[in-house]
Amino acid sequence: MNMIQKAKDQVAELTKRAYDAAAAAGALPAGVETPAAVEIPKDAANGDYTTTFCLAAAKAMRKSPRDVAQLLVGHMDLAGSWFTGVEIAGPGFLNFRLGDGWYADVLAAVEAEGAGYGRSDALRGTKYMVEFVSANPTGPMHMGNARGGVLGDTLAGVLDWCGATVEREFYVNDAGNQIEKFAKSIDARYFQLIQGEDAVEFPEDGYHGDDIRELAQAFRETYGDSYVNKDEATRHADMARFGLERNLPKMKSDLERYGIRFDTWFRESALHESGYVADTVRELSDAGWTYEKDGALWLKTAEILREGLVRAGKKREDADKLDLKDDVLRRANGFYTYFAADIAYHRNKFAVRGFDKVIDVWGADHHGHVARLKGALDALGLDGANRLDIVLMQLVKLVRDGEAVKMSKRTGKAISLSDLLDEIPVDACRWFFNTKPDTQMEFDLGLAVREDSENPVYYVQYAHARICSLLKALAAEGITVPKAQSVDITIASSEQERALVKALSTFPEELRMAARDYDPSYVGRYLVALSGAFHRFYHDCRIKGEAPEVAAVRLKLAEATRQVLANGLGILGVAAPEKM
RNA sequence: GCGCCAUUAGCUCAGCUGGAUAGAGCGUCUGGCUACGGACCAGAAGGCCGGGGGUUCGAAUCCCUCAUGGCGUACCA
Repeated sequence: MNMIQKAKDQVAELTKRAYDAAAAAGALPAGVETPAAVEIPKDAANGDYTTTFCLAAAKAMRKSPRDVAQLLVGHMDLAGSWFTGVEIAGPGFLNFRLGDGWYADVLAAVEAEGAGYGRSDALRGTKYMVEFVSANPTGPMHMGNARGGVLGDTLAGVLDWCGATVEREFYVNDAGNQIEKFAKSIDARYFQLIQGEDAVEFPEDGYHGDDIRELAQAFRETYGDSYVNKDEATRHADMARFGLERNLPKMKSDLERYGIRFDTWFRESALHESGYVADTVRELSDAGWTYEKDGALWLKTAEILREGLVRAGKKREDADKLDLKDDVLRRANGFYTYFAADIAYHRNKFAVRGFDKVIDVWGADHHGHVARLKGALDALGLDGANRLDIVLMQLVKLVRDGEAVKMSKRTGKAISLSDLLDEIPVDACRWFFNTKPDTQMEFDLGLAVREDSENPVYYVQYAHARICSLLKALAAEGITVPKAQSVDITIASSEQERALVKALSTFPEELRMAARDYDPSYVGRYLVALSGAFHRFYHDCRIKGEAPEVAAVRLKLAEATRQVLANGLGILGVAAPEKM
């Protein structure tokens, strides 16, 4: 249960009723429709909940905010609510104070929902796809994939907790130009193995990494020198297939080690082979959105985007001023572009597989493609503007000992995901990358390795482990966690105890906001805050040796905290250890 | 040139879509268990919220403008 939303609703309702009563009594003018905005003050001294209604509505009522507040308090009836007090503060805030019943209800909710506490129905009935990582299968995954992996996986988890049906998908780019480069690179290394390094020139734009040499070596071990006499097309096709068959399982296992498992590995080649790309382009042509020029087939991207902007309310003359370009769908050589395949791919997500919402996690270097892809889907009548959301993630700048490390796959010097996991524990890694997507981040390898007890992830895990050992120690004495019903919350009246219950109460709300903003970093920040509240509580409020009823309610608090920490860490894919 | 994203404490970042004295962690300094785990807790110092305009009861938050940085602007993917 989302206790925050309910409490806010109550405050708004109480305020509304007080206003209606005051208006009915003639004390305030009737008919003012200002909604009562409810907030949680930063400082608990300003109440547990507050509304700015009086500030916002004062003008329409032709009274000072404080006078309005005075009248509302006079007509306020708190009976039946969680609140036991209301007071006027500052320029005209109405500050509400929660009673013991609310605190008891929070503990009861955590107990009743247990491992599911935090879940909601907010997105029930909506079918989501989160597509992420989708790294080129031509080489190892890099730091950007490490970040994108955490963001996508955690975001999918957050949506799931909010009640959505969620599928995780990896788009395998096993077609097109880069696969051709991949094949050429293996081919060149293969011939170098047989005829010597100097006898064969390596393609300028090929992949220079050692992984390509290893693939060529493996290919030779499997097929010997027999491919020397085969034609180029056969060699390339077979080598690309061979390379992918070895790379993809490796990617899969690296990702699993990272705690990520995809529901679907969707192959781009399937879209080409089935004719779906051609069919999609034909759809666009039939609708009049394409034209031929210089032997290529173009999409009228500029026109589509202008129309979209005008529909969204932009002035026609301003839209006309924008510097927009059309895009090629089918090249003069007859091959479809990546863009054409991408349109087909996203059409498939909506039209064939029936997702209501699709979220793509992309590197920020692809931001230029967002508008045109959405526009193309709009042109297909699939409402890309509203159903496709792109989460842009700023690239990770990799640094080692203060010096920038290049991430290019082609230099062969990039730090791969598996290298990273060799150096840094998965928990720390997943925690570290769970940041707001649109901030640029610097990853200092030297620093990350040194991060042990200073890392916030250990602060959170420590809180969990601490509670586990406490429970164990008490269990050894025959003391078990009591039922929420049987503890007396009024005893737990210290600032630390109240703050801890409040922290427990906000978990569902944090998840709701994370889903709303597509920003799973809420979860990590929340867990740090909850852990802090627990450590402060634990430091000041002893359990062992206290009077039985005091120990009981505190023990209940500790156990509820453990549950919520475990739930949150689970969403992040970080372990909740019983001891460290 | 045009476009997207950023700019908050020495460093890494929050700031609940406009609210009360701008908050955490790290780092620095000072304290705290004969105690259920000291991987913890308490306190201090540290800020023209990049600059300048505007909108209103009220702006770190919204609008305009400038500056700085990152990234785009392919018949590449």
